[in-house]
Amino acid sequence: MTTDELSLVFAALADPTRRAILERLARGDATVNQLAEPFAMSQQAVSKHVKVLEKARLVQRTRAAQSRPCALDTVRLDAAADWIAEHRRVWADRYDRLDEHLARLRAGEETR
Amino acid sequence: MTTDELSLVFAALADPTRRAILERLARGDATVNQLAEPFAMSQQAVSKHVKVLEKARLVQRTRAAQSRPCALDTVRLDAAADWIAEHRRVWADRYDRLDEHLARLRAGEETR
DNA sequence: GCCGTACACAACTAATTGGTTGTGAAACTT
DNA sequence: AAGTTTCACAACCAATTAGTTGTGTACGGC
Repeated sequence: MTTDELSLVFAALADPTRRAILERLARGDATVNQLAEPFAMSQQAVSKHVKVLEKARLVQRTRAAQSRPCALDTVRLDAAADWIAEHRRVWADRYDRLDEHLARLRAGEETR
Repeated sequence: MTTDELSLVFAALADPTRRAILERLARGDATVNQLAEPFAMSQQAVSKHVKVLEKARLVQRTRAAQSRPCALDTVRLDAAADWIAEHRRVWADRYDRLDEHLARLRAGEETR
């Protein structure tokens, strides 16, 4: 995944309405109107949010008669979690090395 | 962590410059000027990015003479990863249930 | 063929974001 | 005491975002 794509994913996740939409979709596919129902917001506004999620490839849409149901796509969600985990790991390594260093220092003191 | 705090974290992660800053900090603490060095951007612009990261509580700052070194704070990073993992889990459960359902259907067909 | 449902496009507005330059303050160096 | 380094505040600007209303279109039911 490119840097830009990752930015799109995090930006999409940065809005409470969009996260609520994803939570709803995690429980099952839904149409835009179904998604809009719980929000004090126009159908068009929700449609825009869905489009943001679509561009970030967090949701996929299909055709079913006049409705276009939304479905969660977790591939990018995993990639975002991976980015965090990866950099979390580097950070952890750094402190592991610090621990080793301190351990070596302590060992040195003991044999002095 | 509140919804607003989570939004701040994801919004902070949505910028490539800020992610690069976090990557740099994962390898060790740094001052604003050190962070600014690789970027074609003013020191003030980087200072603003750091402030965004600070508000999201992804970095902590300390005092050391006239410099104010930045350090990574991974607590919120973990929380963000947890949010993704949690909703990833709900989605996975849904498909596990679907699998079970399909398995039951298949079993029914076999005994018919 | 006409009506309702489900949705999206366009135009507008207000607020936010990401950058700039200019400046000033705090703390160390000499 | 004067100069340097490190950093942040303020004012400004352009672009983007998050919402609105109004309108149009595609599809299925009657």
